[in-house]
Amino acid sequence: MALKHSKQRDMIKEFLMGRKDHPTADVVYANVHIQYPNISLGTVYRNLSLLADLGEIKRLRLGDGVDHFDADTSPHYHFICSECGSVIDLKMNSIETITDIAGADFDGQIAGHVTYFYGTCGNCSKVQSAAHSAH
Amino acid sequence: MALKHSKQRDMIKEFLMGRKDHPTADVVYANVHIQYPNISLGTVYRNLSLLADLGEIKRLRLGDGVDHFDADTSPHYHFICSECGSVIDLKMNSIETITDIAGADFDGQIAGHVTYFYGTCGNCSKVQSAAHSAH
DNA sequence: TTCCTTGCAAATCGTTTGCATAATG
DNA sequence: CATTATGCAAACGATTTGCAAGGAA
Repeated sequence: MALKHSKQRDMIKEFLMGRKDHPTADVVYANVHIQYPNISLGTVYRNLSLLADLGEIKRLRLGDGVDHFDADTSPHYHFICSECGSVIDLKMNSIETITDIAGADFDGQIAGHVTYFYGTCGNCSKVQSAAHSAH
Repeated sequence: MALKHSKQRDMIKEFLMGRKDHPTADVVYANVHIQYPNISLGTVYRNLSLLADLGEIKRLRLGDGVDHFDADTSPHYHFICSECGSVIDLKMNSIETITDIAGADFDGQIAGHVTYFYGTCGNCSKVQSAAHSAH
């Protein structure tokens, strides 16, 4: 139960804090593996889950079948590009009221919600219109 | 490319239309299998995907690692109980504005959002308070 | 007869886990 | 020394896929 220090865990968290995209477990593995060739995928998974349970990082399930991880644990929403798959933080006004709206006529207790947005990111939008006008 | 009729596909869709919970592929399989013992799991998966692509049913990814399917394709939101895992349709006022809110200061194009709510359903709430007062 | 669909089993993919060993407190 | 963490490989669960045979147009 008592937590012990581990260099692997430190490196994983540090790597995650240095990224503003939202890497998957094997991206974390691939990168940490460069500086620490002995680390195993299992250890990466174990530590990502542990850190998520501790609340030190966030696990994102964005419907693409793969878990993404985010070192930014402050409440915020994500956008996922349908073209390139990139995950982007959104700066937006609060929509916390939707939990109350949903609970207004509901028999149980609503604790929270999961929301993410999708569409075409800035980059992919440009590429599309460029390809369009080019022809 | 041309779609051909299949009894299996019909049964799968019919089964789904008769349910107001949101079954997973193997629940669909287990049930259809009773009336049609020869059907295979692969066929169930293939047809659920096909129907979802055609827009005849909806695929729900609710973060529990398993896909759920819903024959009700009208826009509505879902609640998932953290205790018992049941998936319940919500009757609630529109929150479609959140897409605009999210897009207000965003560089790309937001096409839509995915939202679901979680908490304790009516049943599980009662069980909890009963267990509490019983002691 | 064309070619879509099926059943079956093997394959894939992301993730978890058992176990003996190494590292931490 | 008591335990937690690791590396490795095997196990897992959900879903997909290749292929030969069956069924619809």
